[in-house]
Amino acid sequence: MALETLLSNVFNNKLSKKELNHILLEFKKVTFRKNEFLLKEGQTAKRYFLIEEGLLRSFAIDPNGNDTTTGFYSKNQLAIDWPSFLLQIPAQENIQAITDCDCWSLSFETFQKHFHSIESFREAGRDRLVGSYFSLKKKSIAMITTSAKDRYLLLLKENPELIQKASLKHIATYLGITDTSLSRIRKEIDKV
Amino acid sequence: MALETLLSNVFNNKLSKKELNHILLEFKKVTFRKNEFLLKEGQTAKRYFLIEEGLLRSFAIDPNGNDTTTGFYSKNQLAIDWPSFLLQIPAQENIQAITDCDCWSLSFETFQKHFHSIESFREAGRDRLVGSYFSLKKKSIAMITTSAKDRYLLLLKENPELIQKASLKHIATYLGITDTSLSRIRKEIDKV
DNA sequence: TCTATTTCTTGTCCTATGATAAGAAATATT
DNA sequence: AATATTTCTTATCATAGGACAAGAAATAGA
Repeated sequence: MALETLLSNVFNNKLSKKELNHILLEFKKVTFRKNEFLLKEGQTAKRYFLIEEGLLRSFAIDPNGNDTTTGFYSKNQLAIDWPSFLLQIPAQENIQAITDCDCWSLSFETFQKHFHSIESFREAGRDRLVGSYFSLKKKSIAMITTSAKDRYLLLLKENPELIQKASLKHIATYLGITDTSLSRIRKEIDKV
Repeated sequence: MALETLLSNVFNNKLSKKELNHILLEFKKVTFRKNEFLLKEGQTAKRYFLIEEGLLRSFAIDPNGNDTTTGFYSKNQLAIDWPSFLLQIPAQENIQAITDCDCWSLSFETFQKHFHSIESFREAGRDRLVGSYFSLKKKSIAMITTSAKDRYLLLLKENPELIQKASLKHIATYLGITDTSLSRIRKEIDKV
């Protein structure tokens, strides 16, 4: 079953076969159509989503109504707003499907139960969270130390599918620039 | 004892009196002189530090030798490189004392022992980590959506002591601008 | 106390990116 | 297929902030 491979990936092979089979049953298959929301600002995340197929993005709306893409998520990744899920507080961002998606979802209650009873489950969960923290910090340093063009090139190298699937606008706000500006950058890159 | 208050703060009052007294004994008092390093890039963080008094900063050096301040830490906060501490991998940043500091430190082994045996300890730890993640995300969105001047004003509001204690240069790299530019921003603010 | 070093300010000039707008291309809707 | 909507490109003009440099002020070291 696909979920089994997916889960051993996500949990970094930290779970035993027995543990894996145990938690496997608690995941619920969910699909989302393009543009559908998995989580809306203001809602408390009741479940998280493990992505089997598809592309999603998270974004926040600032007081002036500007939409900032905070992340892209695809195959083998978790679509989750960590603060909302773990602290059970209203989310400050949205998660939306960019393409049709197949996901497996787990409820907070089940997560919590396993987190407190299975050592390897909580190690794996902690590793995931600290991994997200790490990526965010690297992105945040790159925002300061590298040019928009270099950030774009790096993003594409790490995530080539974005070119075809995500809109220029979404990629631009992820990079912290305007769509106009990203269009110029693309032109300049093509020139070479 | 000061440590007791400090700990109940840091652990968000999630620990019972008994648990608190239990872990209290495992903290070791450490002091750092101004400019001393608590952690250097490349080292694996063996301990984390709870700050009783003083100010610290973390910073990363990029390939061109530019120093970027990634955070300031003071009273009641944790001075920790989460990825290095939790994953026990070499740190990609440094933590250095800006003023003389009094800290209480806990080893990774002890942390790990309590994390796996005391439910409230691991909840509190998880909350701390997700709290750091949350702040980082907010900072990272602000880097995109607000001007350097506004980021500066916000930082000062949240952390007024920085003006007297941290250098212009360190504050500037934290805000993602040059010291020259921050100096101009200060001038403009004073004008009003 | 004197000197050296570091930190901060200010000036000039420059560049990456923003704001706005208009048209082209692509996609969605009927 | 025709039309409406969204996405992308391009142009013009404006500006925040960078690079560099020189001097002033503050701090640390001798």
